[in-house]
Amino acid sequence: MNSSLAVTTQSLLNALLGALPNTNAPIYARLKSAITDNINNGIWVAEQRLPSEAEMVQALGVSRMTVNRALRELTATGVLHRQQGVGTFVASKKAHSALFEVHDIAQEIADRGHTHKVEIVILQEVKASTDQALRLGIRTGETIFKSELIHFENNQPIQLEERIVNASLAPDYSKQDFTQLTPYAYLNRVAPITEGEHLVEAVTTNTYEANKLAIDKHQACLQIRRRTWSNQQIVTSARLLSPGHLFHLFGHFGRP
Amino acid sequence: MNSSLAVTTQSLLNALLGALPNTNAPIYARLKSAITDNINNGIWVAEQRLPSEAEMVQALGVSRMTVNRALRELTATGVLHRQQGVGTFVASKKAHSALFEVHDIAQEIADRGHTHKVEIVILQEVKASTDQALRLGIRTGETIFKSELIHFENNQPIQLEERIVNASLAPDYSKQDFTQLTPYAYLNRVAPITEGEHLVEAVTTNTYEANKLAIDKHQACLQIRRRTWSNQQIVTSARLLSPGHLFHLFGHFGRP
DNA sequence: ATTTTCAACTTGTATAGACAATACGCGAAT
DNA sequence: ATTCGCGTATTGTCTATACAAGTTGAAAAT
Repeated sequence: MNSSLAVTTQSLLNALLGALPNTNAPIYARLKSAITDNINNGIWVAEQRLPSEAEMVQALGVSRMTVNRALRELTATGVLHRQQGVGTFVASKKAHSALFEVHDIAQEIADRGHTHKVEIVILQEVKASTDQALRLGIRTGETIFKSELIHFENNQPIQLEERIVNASLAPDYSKQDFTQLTPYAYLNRVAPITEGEHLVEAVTTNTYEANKLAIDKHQACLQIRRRTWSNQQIVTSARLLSPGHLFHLFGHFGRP
Repeated sequence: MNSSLAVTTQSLLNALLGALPNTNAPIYARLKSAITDNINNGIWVAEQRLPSEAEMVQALGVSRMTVNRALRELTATGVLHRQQGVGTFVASKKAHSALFEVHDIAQEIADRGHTHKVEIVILQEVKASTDQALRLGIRTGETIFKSELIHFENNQPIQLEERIVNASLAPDYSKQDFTQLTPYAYLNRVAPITEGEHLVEAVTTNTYEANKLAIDKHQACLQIRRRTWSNQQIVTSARLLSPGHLFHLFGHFGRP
């Protein structure tokens, strides 16, 4: 055999054995922990090949399915990548994906123990303009709903919500009482959200918006454009505008 | 037995069998697909209990480990939740987690086929103020590095980067040439990022910042405060300021 | 009526073995 | 020299079984 390669493999296995925590956690979990530790500590570097499942089975004295589960789960979370017939490798991250939890604004305010109130400015049925049809993935002239709401936190305006809705997916939209149930919650009930996209920008408002939000015209605002899908169809497209000093997004990643 | 309950369970199993795709994908994958389809189509509703593993094994004629894998993976992605001794339930999403990919700004600009340039305004070693020490999780007066950079895209200023760095984790920070390798990339090499947090806000700039970014003082800016950890220790805390009309965040969720 | 015990059911983990699918290098055939 | 085929190594999936651990409800004991 190739002795230098054998030595390298053996040192990897030794590093693995050394990093195995002594807890009473399940074997597959301890193995995952040992592998991520070795990567985080720089002992195993990006694109380096890990010992094969068979070698780990031999070294650890456990079943192959257990080793396989640990490696499979680390692959699912992007720590490793594997190729059938070739081997398992340390993944080299090109980007860090940060998770931002997007809540219903009413829920978020309630969680802070504050009172939530809604003012309905517009709620009407209209025919889709070319631009609106494009945003909803339908044809120009089809029926849509259009709504404009202002959300208040403790009687202070915190978000201007401008929304168009695909009428074929939520035909009773205009009959709802949005002072009781927010559009987000209602739509998620009649057409469960399966996908979505967000575009976050910093903008300044026009006079109308500044007036509605009771802010100075030069105050920076966080604008979120959100589109949501339900089974491949676009349900709604919303523009959420919030004063920068009252609203922010918090995201995190890691903690494996 | 309770006949009404038995009928319900049977109807769930029938819905499952009906939703099984006819592809040649692995069994566990087809089972996952059938379950998510039933949930997305509203046939199975939030908090509803699924048939037990044993019942699925019986109905599908497959091994329990295969059923278990499908249910376990759907639990990991938040579609289901399970409790040992009780059962498996459709998870009711309280929030949608949107993924925002956070790239190195230089990489992002390069991906767009544009030229990236950096101007170094400040790069010095200082003693941490109380506030700075708090942000880095160290003691006041310990050595830190402080840097201020301006990133240009096609010679237009696009981001002001203000950063403090834990000197004990990156002792050679001030010796680097950041016109070649960005602080983000350098720090990720000497102290691999294991965790991070982001705070996204819309702000207006002061005269100094507006001048550096070559924008009007009333132009809205997107401000990202980012802190990153390497093995439980805070490596760096950065404030990234970008003109709202030039920079945005894009996030998505779904596509299972 | 209350408490205790226990059996049944559920999910969680682990094993040993089997076969399939993919990749790769080496030797044989051309 | 080039191509082809084949064996080997590797990961991917699936099965059957076993035992552990948590929950629940009903029977039994008090």
